[in-house]
Amino acid sequence: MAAGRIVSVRSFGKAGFFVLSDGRARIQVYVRQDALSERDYQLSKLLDVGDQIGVRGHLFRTKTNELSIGAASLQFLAKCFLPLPEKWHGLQDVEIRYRQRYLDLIVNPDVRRVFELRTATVSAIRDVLKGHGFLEVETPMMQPIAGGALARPFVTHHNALDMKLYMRIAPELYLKRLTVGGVERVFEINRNFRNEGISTRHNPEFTMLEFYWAYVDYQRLMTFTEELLATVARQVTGSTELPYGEHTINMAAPFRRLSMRPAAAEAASVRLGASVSVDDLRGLDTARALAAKLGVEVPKGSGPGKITSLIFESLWDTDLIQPTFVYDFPTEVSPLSKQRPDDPDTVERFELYIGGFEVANAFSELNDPVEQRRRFEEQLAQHATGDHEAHAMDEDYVRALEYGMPPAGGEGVGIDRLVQVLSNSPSIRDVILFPLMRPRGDE
RNA sequence: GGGCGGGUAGCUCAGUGGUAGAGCAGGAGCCUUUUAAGCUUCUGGCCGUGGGUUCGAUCCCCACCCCGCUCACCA
Repeated sequence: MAAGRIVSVRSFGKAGFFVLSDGRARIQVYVRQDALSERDYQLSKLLDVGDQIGVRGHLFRTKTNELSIGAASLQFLAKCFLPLPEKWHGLQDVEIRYRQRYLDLIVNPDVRRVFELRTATVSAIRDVLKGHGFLEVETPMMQPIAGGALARPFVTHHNALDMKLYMRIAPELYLKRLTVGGVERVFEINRNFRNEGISTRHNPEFTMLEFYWAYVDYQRLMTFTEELLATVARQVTGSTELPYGEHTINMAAPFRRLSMRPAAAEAASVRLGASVSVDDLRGLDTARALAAKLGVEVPKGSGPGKITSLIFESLWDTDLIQPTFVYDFPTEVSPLSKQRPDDPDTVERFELYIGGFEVANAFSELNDPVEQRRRFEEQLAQHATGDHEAHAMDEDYVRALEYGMPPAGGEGVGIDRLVQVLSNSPSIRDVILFPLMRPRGDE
């Protein structure tokens, strides 16, 4: 007994073959007049590609050794009224593939595999985290203050309370409140929403893993991240060698490590053919001059830290194909990270790049309420100069820190982007079942 | 938002300033082990939308819509 959709028909007068798909596997069905009732035989002649049928019969191999069901009876289940895309070229038009994903799934078997891989990835991550004693939680998606990241939020309104609400841009501040509450290992895998551009690496809603781990710092997170990603890659793809476009990405530990300021200075030296020092990046005037020479646009009000990060991204970003930790960020661009004890202008933070884009962001969490308040105030000042992405003040979060938050390392991992790397998908839309599209007139 | 490319049959794609083409899909016919089955035959189109140039526009020009890539913003 089998049931599924007819994806191919080859018929010869009084006999024929159907290929039946259950969405994952395919099997051939052999029908012949003398093996079926007259009614089922007449039915078989009316069937089209796309119809859903059930088949009863015995398994056998044809003379070409194709495993087949010799049909003894047929059951008609559903009609496909609209013609399916062509069998050989499949469905190529990406607009239809994304807007009508069901067609994409019917016609292009690899699509199903990508989404199975996505689910396997999330399961593997959960297994690793649970194995380390992390508690999975859910925190608010709708927040009165959109905190935990620097991004523009979606705004909505609650009628009964007559209040402005934001779709969250990150769960960070809620998860850290939980560490204050004694949940020393905690994580969430869920959607974030950011009201920003759409590209091959950005969808307005995307899935993020965030985890917080009390009593470890960012160094420990680096080794843990190596272990996590290598394990996930092995479990999901069977290997730590991943084809990605023209490259082969090696997900085995250890990953490359680049300290941001020296790496930016070095690349700038090469680019300009003149010696650039880390100190040039630390001074406002020298950093500005350097950005100008490199053709890097600097928004008004940017300090040397912001300029350094912009210079780094313009010089390195897309070259970081192999997994690379970029670490030790300027404090100015990291309002929630803990400073290095030996250098208050630098925080214990890293971003992990794979395939030329950022996949993870992590730091030793700032748990000093006085310093946190000062950072928020600094952000408010930047907001006043027109930076829409500056972080808002969150009084309750500061109050939570005043109760004493254990030192902790925290990390966010972009699940969609990680799945892009694992599944060799050039666009984030290839790993999101229903990516956001502008509605058309008929929808 | 800027730049570049694209939009022709249900799907994959050709093509031309003068009545619009192929393959697959669909209809009819033949065929009882095929696997992109085969053969015969038929059907199928506001050539993205709206203006303009022209005797005539699917083609040339302008605007707009949608998609992709890319830059900017960001993860």
